Amino acid sequence: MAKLTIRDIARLSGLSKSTVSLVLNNSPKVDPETRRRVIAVMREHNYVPSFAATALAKGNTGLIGMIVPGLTWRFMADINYGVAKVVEDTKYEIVLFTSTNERDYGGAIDRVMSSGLCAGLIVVNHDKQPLDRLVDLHRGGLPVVLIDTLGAAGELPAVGADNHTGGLLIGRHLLGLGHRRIASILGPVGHPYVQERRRGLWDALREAGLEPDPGLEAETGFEEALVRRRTRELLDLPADRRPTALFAYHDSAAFAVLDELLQAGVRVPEDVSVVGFNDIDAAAHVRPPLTTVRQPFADMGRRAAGILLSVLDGVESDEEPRQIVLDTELIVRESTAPAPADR
Amino acid sequence: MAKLTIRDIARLSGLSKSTVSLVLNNSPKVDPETRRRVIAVMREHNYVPSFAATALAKGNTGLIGMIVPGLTWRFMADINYGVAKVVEDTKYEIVLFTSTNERDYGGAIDRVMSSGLCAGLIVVNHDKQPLDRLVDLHRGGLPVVLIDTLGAAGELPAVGADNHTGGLLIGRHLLGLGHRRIASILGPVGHPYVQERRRGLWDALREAGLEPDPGLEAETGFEEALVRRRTRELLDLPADRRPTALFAYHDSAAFAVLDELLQAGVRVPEDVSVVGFNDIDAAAHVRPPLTTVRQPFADMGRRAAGILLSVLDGVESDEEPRQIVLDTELIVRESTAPAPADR
DNA sequence: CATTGACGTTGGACCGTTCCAACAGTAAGT
DNA sequence: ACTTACTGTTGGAACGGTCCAACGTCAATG
Repeated sequence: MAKLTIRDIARLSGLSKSTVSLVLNNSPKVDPETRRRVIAVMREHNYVPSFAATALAKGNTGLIGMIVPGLTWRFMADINYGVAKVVEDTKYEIVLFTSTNERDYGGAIDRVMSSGLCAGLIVVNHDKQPLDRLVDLHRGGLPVVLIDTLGAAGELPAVGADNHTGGLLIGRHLLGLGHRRIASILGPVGHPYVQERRRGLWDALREAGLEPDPGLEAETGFEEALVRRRTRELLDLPADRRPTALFAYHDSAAFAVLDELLQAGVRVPEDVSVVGFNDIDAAAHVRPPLTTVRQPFADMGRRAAGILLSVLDGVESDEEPRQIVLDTELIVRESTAPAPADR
Repeated sequence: MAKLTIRDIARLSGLSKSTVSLVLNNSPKVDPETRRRVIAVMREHNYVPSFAATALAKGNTGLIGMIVPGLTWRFMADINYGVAKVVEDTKYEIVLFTSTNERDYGGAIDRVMSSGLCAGLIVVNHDKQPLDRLVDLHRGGLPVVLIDTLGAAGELPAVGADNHTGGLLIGRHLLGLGHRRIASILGPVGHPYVQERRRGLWDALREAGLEPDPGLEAETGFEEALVRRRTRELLDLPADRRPTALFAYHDSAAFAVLDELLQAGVRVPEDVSVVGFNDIDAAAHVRPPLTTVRQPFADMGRRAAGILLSVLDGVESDEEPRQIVLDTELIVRESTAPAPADR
């Protein structure tokens, strides 16, 4: 089972390795009969050209790298699906890199990336800090497209959803139901999308002549325990300041909120309305089904892949780097209801 | 911003490329002072060695490939986490390949794999058919470790959870609560783990002197609609054959079951008990919280990575390829209760 | 003083492809 | 018969690293 090289195939089919190479690259210049013979030989010995050698010689690996912060978020699957659908009928192949831990950014992955492993990069929902690094790579000639980092993309092409409108829709929906004190479970405030959603909510409030109340905002990061604690604290506010609606900036946080409310004996939506964001599929299965905002994740993947491919294939749009904002959509389910009468 | 080569670095630091190469590979033979100088030069021009060239020359890419059937399953994240934790302090890097669609197996990914892109492979929950291909690769010298495919691993090393005991525990739990008619929402029957779980349930039934009733088994694949339909059909059975407990072979199917029961006005667990399998984190948040079996996903990843690394680093265990079976654990929540009195 | 060994460094073959310039052979055009 | 064009094939120089055998220096050893 010794590894065969192109040289072996050439010898076995009585040709030069140049010709075999031409066959490998589907050159029209090679005689059909010859081609058939060579292919037969390759089949028979199931020869596969060496990735490293090909990459070195061609100066191109045919790999598109996708960097995701983790796999725990369900919507990564959707984004990935979108990207895959576009890439699968090109000559490129997708490889995923996950950064399970913080320290790794700028470390190993970074080294792998800049070593030319990937011909292009799709980076999802990256933290703010290492963005500069990506800009460097991009300037150095490695095409990069961002997903879900619109606010901070800078000169990099990016596609994302309209988080601002998402927040706005939620705000209007709740205000329309008569809610006046709407609390925010922000998650990690540092992320651009959080800022956007918040801005959307604020704009809705102001439309209604209200001012955002900082006392009703809770930063929580992603830790479930913290989400629960903050939720409890909001419930413990004096009655005249207690929120009648909770806006969790992620569905997963909303689940924890629902659970905490249940345990506290608060009825949803009769006593308090709850909304999430993202519309991951569990949102429809939770009790009560969650009102939330849907992001077109698969589309985001598709568009990002499209941009990347067009620059990889040299369909260099001479315009400015594109930033694409896709629509978000309010999905009303049963976790929101008219605000209880103020007594 | 032209790409620098090792030759450039050599010239810039007044040395031969051999020496620079030694520095790159942390050889102890190079003078500390020299090393410092070279590193300084590399920093200054932020030089990164070419992946392809290194791989070609070394005959090793330092990449561990992980092939997963998709990202939609939450537990993939846990497996990946386990693998990553072990790999992250080695010289290896993980790359993930997803197979979004069927046709792709044996196609592009396969070609990439056998081209030597990865030094080793971890394959999760692979379908049965293309296993032969993996065996070929393995025989051809590419180390492969399987996760969650124990039943069909054959000569390949594999790690999985004890699905049989999982099924057994569920069976005993339900029987202990007085249930006699236990229905199975199997999912895709073809998968080895489904067979194992079923066998576990059967063994429990037989322990109790009962025979499995094929009329209470529903094959559903992964389609939610089908799960719902089968659930409904089971409910529509005549009262004396209608199940008092539903065992869904995946938590996600269990969610659909719960939902369908709710819509049919059937109370859980008062009228019917429901159990799932996997203990994905949403299982605790659903109403009622789901009784299920926990699989040690992260551990599975860790162990698999351990095996792979040991053969990659030549700590070739001379024993037979290892097959590791990890314990599963019954998690009792509120979706199961004593069977309603038979009338 | 000649020999040995250790230490750092180096030239160059090699890894398995691609790709270009050159080539032989045949057909068509004048 | 003589160029011209075209078709299919080929040798060999890249691509950017690794690694081995060889080399010069210098200190220690017999």
